[in-house]
Amino acid sequence: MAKAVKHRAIFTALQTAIVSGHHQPGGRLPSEEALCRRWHVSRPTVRRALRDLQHARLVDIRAGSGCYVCDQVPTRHPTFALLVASLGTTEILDPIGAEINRAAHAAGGTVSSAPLPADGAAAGELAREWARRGTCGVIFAPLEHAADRECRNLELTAALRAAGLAVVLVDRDAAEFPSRSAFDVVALDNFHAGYLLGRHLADCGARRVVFTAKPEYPPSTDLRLAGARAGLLGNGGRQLAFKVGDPRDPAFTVSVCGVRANCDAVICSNDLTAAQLLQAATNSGRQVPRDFLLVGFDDVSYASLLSTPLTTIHQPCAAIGSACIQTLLERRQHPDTPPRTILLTGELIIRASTTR
Amino acid sequence: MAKAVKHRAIFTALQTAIVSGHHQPGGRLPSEEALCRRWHVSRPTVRRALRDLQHARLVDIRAGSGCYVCDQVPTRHPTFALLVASLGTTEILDPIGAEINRAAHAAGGTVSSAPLPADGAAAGELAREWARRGTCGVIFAPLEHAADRECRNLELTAALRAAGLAVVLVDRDAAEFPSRSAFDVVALDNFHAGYLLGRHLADCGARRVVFTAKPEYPPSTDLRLAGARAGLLGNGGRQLAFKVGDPRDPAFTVSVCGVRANCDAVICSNDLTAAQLLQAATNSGRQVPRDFLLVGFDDVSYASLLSTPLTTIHQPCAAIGSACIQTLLERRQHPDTPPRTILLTGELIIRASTTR
DNA sequence: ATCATAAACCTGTAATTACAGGTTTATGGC
DNA sequence: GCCATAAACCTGTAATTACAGGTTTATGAT
Repeated sequence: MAKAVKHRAIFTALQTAIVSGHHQPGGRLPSEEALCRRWHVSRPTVRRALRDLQHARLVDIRAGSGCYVCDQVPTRHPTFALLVASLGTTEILDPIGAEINRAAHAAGGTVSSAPLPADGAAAGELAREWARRGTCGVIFAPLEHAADRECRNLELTAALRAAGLAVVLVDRDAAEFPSRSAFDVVALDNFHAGYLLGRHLADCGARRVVFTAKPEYPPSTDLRLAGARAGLLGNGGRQLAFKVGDPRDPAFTVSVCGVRANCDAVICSNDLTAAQLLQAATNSGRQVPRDFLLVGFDDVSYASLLSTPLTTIHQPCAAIGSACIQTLLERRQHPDTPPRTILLTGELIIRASTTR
Repeated sequence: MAKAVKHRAIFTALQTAIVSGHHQPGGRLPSEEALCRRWHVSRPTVRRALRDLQHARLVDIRAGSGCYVCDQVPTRHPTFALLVASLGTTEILDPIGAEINRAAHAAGGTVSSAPLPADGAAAGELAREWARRGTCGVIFAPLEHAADRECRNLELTAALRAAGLAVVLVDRDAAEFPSRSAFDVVALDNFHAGYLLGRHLADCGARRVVFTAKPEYPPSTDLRLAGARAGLLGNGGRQLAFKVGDPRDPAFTVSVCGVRANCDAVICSNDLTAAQLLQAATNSGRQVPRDFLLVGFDDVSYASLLSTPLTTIHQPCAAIGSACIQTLLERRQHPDTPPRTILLTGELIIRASTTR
């Protein structure tokens, strides 16, 4: 227990009464004299407590009128909401989510998570619930790998915005490139990452390279592809083909890296695709890196544990997490500045899949 | 003059004495009783002023010891330094600089500018001078169009960092792509801008397109090129050639858009290049948009005033300016988080040069 | 010279009193 | 019913007094 200091006791009591919602926002506190009687103290003592509350931006003291609770109570421990659409399918969002958690705690806050709302009505419900509980804002990883993803993503972000919540998108935009949603996006610099892989393959002597992605690939893949193209063709590579298909389909795998494909190296749009392609190729007698080089993106947990450890781009998860929290807090302060894209630089991790 | 309120007068007097450096950081203020005698007021009055100073984080009151000036005085009017290497050559930096000024004033600060230091020693001198005067940080537009630009840019940023100044780069990175300097970069989303132009030309029916840039083009041109390629080839365009040369050289102009070049449209890496190409083409009897379409980047002041008003990408100068100031203030708070690339979205401005 | 102690000094808390001045509301005239 | 006015109410400023308790420094013993 702290020292029994009267003005401090009054401050604390009023503070908890305010943050607990006992005094509703905009409501008037008892007059100074009333507080004097209630606490059996003198007016300067009450005033001291009230001025401290004012400096803490919890109350607004108006001369002649009274002491009013501030409309927006600055939460001492801000709560952030995390909404990840594709948990499980994009493994990289798990470590990013963990880093968002860590960054939130470093900022003195907490993160509450929620499953993806099924439809617009459920999204509105969830958004209003979060707003009601004084949530600072929402970090949303938009849905990918779904035909109606853009529609659902926009529906969801619209619901969040309608509830007055600040929103930061992580990993990709909610709108399809080249459209741009009205929200900040925090992501890996996909073009740069692609460039690093393209140049690396060119340095390894690759000439005929294939870039593969699964059907309904997200827009970030386009940036990875463009970067890979620039990095490859600008550094001695001759050819980059883009092939869409599922690596679990043998016909597709053969067309990409079969003997007759005459292909030096394969860039997969992410590590999962690369892992599946590696397995399929191994099963059909093709070896990495002997027969072709293989690279992925994201550096997921098992990238180094594959039968041939995978060269890939390490996502700066910690930097992404702290950028999310920081951008969200900033966006709360300045709701009207145009949306920003915040890119973090990935790191090329060279493993056996490109080491002959 | 404000109301003659004693505690406020004492607060103001002490505040100005502190920020002006009359009381040096860490130094002790006169005791409360001494201030009472000096101001002919009672102790509660003096205490009121001191507590307000404490809440303003200007002083630190230690029981039994005294009232000490805080080590780092939070500047009420932060000063930012603006260092633009290539004034005059890249016209777009003038409006961006103006918007940086505006954003700084909106944040209650001021901007001081300086000519580019000639060498490393002069840079170190300037950086130390800024640090001595309590400058918040430096917004630096790295040098472009010079053979030794990367060396000089890195020398300069190293000097700024050595002086302990926060640095934000505007328009482009100091290091050459795909290298990445250790500083935040605020810039147009060049890839996205290129994509918009490429898609627009494809929509206009262009098939064989040339992208031109002057020799020693900056790295942002690579991104514009990659974006244009993605936007063109992904939307019906067939061919994008990249040609480097000076549009004031007739031979180069003819090779780009002469009759025998068989070229649908020309993308210039910026509006100045486009304006010069337009003039050269007109002089040799080629007309825009009749004979070929022409687009640029930046939307400089005269883009709409050319003989054929120019389709281009409007740079979000205001958004870039406010992002610079905000990023600089943030970077001061968190000096150790990894560098970020903050991209703002440009807008396609369609004018006569692509309207048949 | 060193160390423990006490004095001097300084801030922390609190009650009391007094008056100035802004805000709200009730009152009363129209 | 409307409006001006005054009363009631509330906060703003300020002086005075009193004592508690932490910090620094000077003093004096060892």
